[in-house]
Amino acid sequence: MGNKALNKKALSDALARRLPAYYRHVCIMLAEGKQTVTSGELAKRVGNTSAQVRQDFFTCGGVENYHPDTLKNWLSDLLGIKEEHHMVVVGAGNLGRAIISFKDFNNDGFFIDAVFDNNLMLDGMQVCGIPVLNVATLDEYLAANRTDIVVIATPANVAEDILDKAIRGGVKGVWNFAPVDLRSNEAIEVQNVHLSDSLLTLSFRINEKEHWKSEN
Amino acid sequence: MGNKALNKKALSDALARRLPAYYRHVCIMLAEGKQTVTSGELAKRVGNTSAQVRQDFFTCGGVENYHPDTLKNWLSDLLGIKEEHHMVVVGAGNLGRAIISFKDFNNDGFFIDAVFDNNLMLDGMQVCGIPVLNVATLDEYLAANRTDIVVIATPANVAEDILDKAIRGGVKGVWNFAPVDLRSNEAIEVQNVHLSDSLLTLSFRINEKEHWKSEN
DNA sequence: TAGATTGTTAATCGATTAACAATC
DNA sequence: TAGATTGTTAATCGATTAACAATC
Repeated sequence: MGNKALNKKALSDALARRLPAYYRHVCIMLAEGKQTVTSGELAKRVGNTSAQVRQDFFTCGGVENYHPDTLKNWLSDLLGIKEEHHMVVVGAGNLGRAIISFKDFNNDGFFIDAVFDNNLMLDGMQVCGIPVLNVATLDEYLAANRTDIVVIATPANVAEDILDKAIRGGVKGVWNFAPVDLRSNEAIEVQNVHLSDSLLTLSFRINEKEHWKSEN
Repeated sequence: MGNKALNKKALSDALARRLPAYYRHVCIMLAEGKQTVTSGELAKRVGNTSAQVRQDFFTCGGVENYHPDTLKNWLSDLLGIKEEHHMVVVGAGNLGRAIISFKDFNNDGFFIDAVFDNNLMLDGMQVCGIPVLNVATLDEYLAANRTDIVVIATPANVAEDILDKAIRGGVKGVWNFAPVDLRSNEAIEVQNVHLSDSLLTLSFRINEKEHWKSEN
């Protein structure tokens, strides 16, 4: 079942970012009861060209056929969401709480097992049904409980420290919301979210368009 | 003061995403009291090469000198954050509340003026100090109050509808957190965030690495 | 001055698009 | 069968990297 293409070298970031969109739209089409998906139809939905869809699928090793269930299954395999993912969230502030209660990803097998915070008042309480633990016990927790992903929802200045703990704890990935650029390495995969950056990019595009318009 | 480069054509997405990181790190270096920034030092911080930093700055029209204040100023201009941005959030659920209380972007001149929700129980109340209004009055509000950016923090099925209202209201940009791919057009700039997609990309990278390791 | 750094052009590299024979 | 769609290779396009004279 292993994909030969995966052995070569890491797929490009652009492609790695398109895969979830393919998955999302295939799920929608499946829910709509579509009997078949074409590269053209999928492309239209994700805002792509059919050539790119076919090329992407080819790069990822190819899929047997374009029935929505086959595709969904194949993409699930690729995205690694056939197995459950156990996560902990570090930081029980607004952002942490939003992530906890953001259950869009629950159906894909992601589970939040615990929340860690440095506010001892919260120790032993629950936030949105998830137990809050003292962040001082994170190392200990990770040693005792298989955890795949650590979500960092702390201020910037402690993010690096949490990353180190995650690495020591043998965690596979970090989903980082703190405004620092944590780096992936052989030990761990990191996905930085940077909400503010995304707002600034929007602002840049607005600004760009205005200059463009006024000077044409 | 207008940048010639901006007249040509829209800058690449890759570059548009790097600009906020440059800005963020220049601000940090300024706060650290650095007297000067070099393309090499900045590159190291953003995880880049010095050649790319110089090329990016060149593409954006060039900056006079590398003093941190000059750079910060120049980047602010580019990103359009010299002026205030007035925003409203649609959706007062967990995500909406998280965005409201996420004040990382306040210092860059972004202000949230109101929150809209379809839950009439909330009408007239406040969420994190921001007044909640009935979403049925959004059109009316946008007609009366200059608003630059609409933040969509609603379920997927109404996102398109809010986008239309934003366009009718003459808003410049939409920051979309609903899991649908809204598209930019001449009327409006859209930035889709897709938190779930980003988690799936992380999962993909973890999966990719595991296959890779085990088969080498 | 010498060493380092920049601005800018040219070369390289990789990603997207086009093309088209094979398949559905 | 004919038309549409795929898988795959080749061509194009654009972004990153390298190079280096000019400047700090």
